[in-house]
Amino acid sequence: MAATLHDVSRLAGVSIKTVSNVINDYPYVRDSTRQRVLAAIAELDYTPNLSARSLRSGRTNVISLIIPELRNVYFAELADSVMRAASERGLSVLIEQFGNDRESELSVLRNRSGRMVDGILYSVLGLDEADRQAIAEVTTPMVLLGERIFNGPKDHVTMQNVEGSRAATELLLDGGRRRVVALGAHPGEAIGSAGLRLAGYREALEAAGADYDERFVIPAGTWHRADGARAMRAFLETGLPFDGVVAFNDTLALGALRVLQEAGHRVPDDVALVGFDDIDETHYSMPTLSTIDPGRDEIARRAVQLLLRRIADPEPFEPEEIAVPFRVIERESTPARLPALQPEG
Amino acid sequence: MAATLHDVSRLAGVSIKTVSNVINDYPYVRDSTRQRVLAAIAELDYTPNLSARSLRSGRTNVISLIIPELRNVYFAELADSVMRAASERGLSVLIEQFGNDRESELSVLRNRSGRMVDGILYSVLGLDEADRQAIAEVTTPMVLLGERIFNGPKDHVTMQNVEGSRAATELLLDGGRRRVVALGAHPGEAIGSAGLRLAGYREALEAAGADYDERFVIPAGTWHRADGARAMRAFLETGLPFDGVVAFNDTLALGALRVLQEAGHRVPDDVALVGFDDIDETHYSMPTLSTIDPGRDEIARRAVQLLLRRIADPEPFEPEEIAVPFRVIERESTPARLPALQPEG
DNA sequence: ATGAAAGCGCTAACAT
DNA sequence: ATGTTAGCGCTTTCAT
Repeated sequence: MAATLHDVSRLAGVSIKTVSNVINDYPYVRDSTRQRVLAAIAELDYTPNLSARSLRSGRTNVISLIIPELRNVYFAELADSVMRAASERGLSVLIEQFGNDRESELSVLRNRSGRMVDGILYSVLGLDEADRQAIAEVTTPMVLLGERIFNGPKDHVTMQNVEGSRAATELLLDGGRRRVVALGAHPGEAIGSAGLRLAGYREALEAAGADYDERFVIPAGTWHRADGARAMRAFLETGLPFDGVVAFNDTLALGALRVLQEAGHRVPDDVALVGFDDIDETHYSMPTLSTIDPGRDEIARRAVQLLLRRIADPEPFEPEEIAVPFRVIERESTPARLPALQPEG
Repeated sequence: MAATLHDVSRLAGVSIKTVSNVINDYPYVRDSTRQRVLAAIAELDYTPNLSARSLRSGRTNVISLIIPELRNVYFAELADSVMRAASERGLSVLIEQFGNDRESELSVLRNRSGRMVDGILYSVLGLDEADRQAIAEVTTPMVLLGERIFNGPKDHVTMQNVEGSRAATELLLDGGRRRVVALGAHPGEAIGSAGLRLAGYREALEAAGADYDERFVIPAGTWHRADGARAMRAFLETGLPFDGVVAFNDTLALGALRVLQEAGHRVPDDVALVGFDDIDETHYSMPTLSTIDPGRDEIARRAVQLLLRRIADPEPFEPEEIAVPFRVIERESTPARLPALQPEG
């Protein structure tokens, strides 16, 4: 049986209040008393019962991170960033995966609200406007990650999906490419990453005076490597000529890279390729992959900070909307740009 | 303020015991009463306070998974497997990362023992015989993952490191390779994955009558992609002729692959390459990577099962040692083996 | 500087 | 089939 405050106080010959004071670094404890208490704690190998502490204080110092799945490298790296940011603030992280279907996403959202956590970081995947209600109803403090939900009912830390994707597309257009394939679209979707990144792609085309052609937009329901390979193969079968590929994330891009090379297309000579996310692997693929660094660490840091404020602040305040800066990372899969080569120049 | 059992019981006009009975699916509740209680629960949007429940019952239904880092794809996939296995048994998973140094590994191990969890799954990385005491002292039910610690003081579910690595090496030797580089050694280490996989490599060489040459064993402290690239480059600089590479994990292999190709070595024609872990990416590299599937899902399933037994069983029982089966996965980075081509044949 | 005592919300004996 | 009650171990007034 584990030792309790009472055991310690008995052994040290003080009241439990004094032991509690020592544990919680209450300053007004005589030094000799403190020593006696510490000795008793060490002897009994006492550790506070966190369930009791939580019950009493109403705080658990645990937050949950709700993501689609850890197998997806992007989310593993996000989880890593979140755990580091959380750990700096003394928080532990309970990860919940919901897979890739909307049903379980909703059910995780509903069930976990009461889950012994102080707050929730939730990386929205499949929900949209229609589910705003479900999101608004969550009473546990919650911060949304990674997507943009307009006028969202909750705090929200996002990457710049549209701007990043536009910059990625411009990387190809500025290099003189004109027939650029977009990989990973979700037809009909407006406010998820797929919709936003498609919007950025279109913006870039328009700004460059290039035509938007639906045949160059290839859907991919999920964004695994295999989906990228499949989507690329599907496009190749159309026989349409092309000279660039914007993939909506890095794993799609890496799956496509494989298929391009098998089919004899040289990257970047014949086809320039750019991804999105800047996962570790993009440094080591052959060729290395140009991509967009969405600012994951910054997203994690800001999200944890915002969540803590939301947990601590009894006064409700207006939901905040934070978009962190992104960076364009040029590597071997896109040819070097000439500094001043603008389409209209 | 969140509703409590008392609020519900008052609204439903029953005692809190009855409400508790309904929540815990106690069968002997009149149906009309149950309906009344359920209605009250719905109206008040009641969810049980899990801290109180834990305090009372002594169970949290949370286990922690202690791993080096999620950024490492192997551990992300392991975490995914563990979370699925845990979720099937009604458990949530609190992940703790300790990075790559022995100090923080020990400190996580010590501190988290009291962390409001029913049990711990701990993927040992840097500890060895000298730390057996620290491991034995953990009082929370704990199951070790992934390494072999002989006569371990705790339950242990492991992959077959020696046998798997031997099989990987034999894949090259059977293909006629004789000058096989080993990548990722930890000099002096005996009981970690690096030591065990090196032992498997040596066993295979001996069995095939090939010489063991220390110059062909390249150390790599951590096993990231960059380390594989660095180690491969270091070996290439020796100028020694070689025709095969056994990497002690897949990311090392993929980093090495990149360097080999840059240096003009064709894989598998000039150099055959095999990894270990069967991470998702090995299906999509160019060429695809032959590897060892260590049986992650099975490891996770058995570990959770064993941990639950350890948590439930008041009688201490002998620590179990479980080694799950592995599979050799032949892909493009090793040439097809001729069925009966044995070295002595 | 330290002690006494109440109570957080729940489960599980024990009653009836 | 349902009600009463005693804690689980801690923090937190309120005393002294």
